[in-house]
Amino acid sequence: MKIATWNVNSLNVRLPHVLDWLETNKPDVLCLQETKQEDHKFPYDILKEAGYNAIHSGQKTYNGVAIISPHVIDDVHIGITNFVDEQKRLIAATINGVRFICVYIPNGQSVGSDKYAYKLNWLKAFTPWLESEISKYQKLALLGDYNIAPENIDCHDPSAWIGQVLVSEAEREAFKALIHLGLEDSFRLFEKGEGQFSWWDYRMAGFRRNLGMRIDHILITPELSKSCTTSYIDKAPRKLERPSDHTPVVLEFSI
DNA sequence: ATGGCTTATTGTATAAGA
Repeated sequence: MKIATWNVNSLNVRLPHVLDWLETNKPDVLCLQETKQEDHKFPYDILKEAGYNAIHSGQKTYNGVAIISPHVIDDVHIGITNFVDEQKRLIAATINGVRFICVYIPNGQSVGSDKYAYKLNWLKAFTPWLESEISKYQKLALLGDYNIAPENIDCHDPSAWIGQVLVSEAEREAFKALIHLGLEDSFRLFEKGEGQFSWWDYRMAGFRRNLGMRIDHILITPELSKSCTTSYIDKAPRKLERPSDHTPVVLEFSI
């Protein structure tokens, strides 16, 4: 299977890029974040014509998550159980015997802000829910925009960012709590080096200068990690005209 | 130098992203 996660920053704007990417890469599962559209505007028909099923949980203007696959999509679940939230940030489903959870973890805006508190609260509610999911599904992948750079090598300038949002200690501890559930950061099974990013600021020629962050991740259970064959960040869509500020992160495994 | 760009909105400036 080839699986991927991509924050598209408006599916309405990025649909041509997504369709091109599907045709070129033929993934078994593609998780999207920040679709920024209500469910009735989601392009189910266009994706179907391209050979893909899809599920979506969206809202106007903000957030919105989707899972796209050429295979049958079963047992769809939306949101964190026992956590009341208007914001559409989580959708899960089973495909070919693997449980996929697609998340758009809150950005947090700045350390100490209300949005930062919401981010930590969201993660506090999410972690035990994820633990119960892992107990149900041996083969599970958590894909999404985590809005957390887990290590200093995941940030282009740690000295400038340390303590700031995306990099703060509390956020990194929350990320580690996910790892402590038994998950592995699949990208680091293969790529150990620095300068590997999934997001670059639109400003300051961030992409050209590689001033980025690795904040989009695919965490997997041991049952999946033992069959992983490769993982990589596909920078091609970030080079297109009117790109998303994020680019796809891809993982392949032999199941 | 806390901005620089991009998106969406009953817009013509504001909020949000990261």
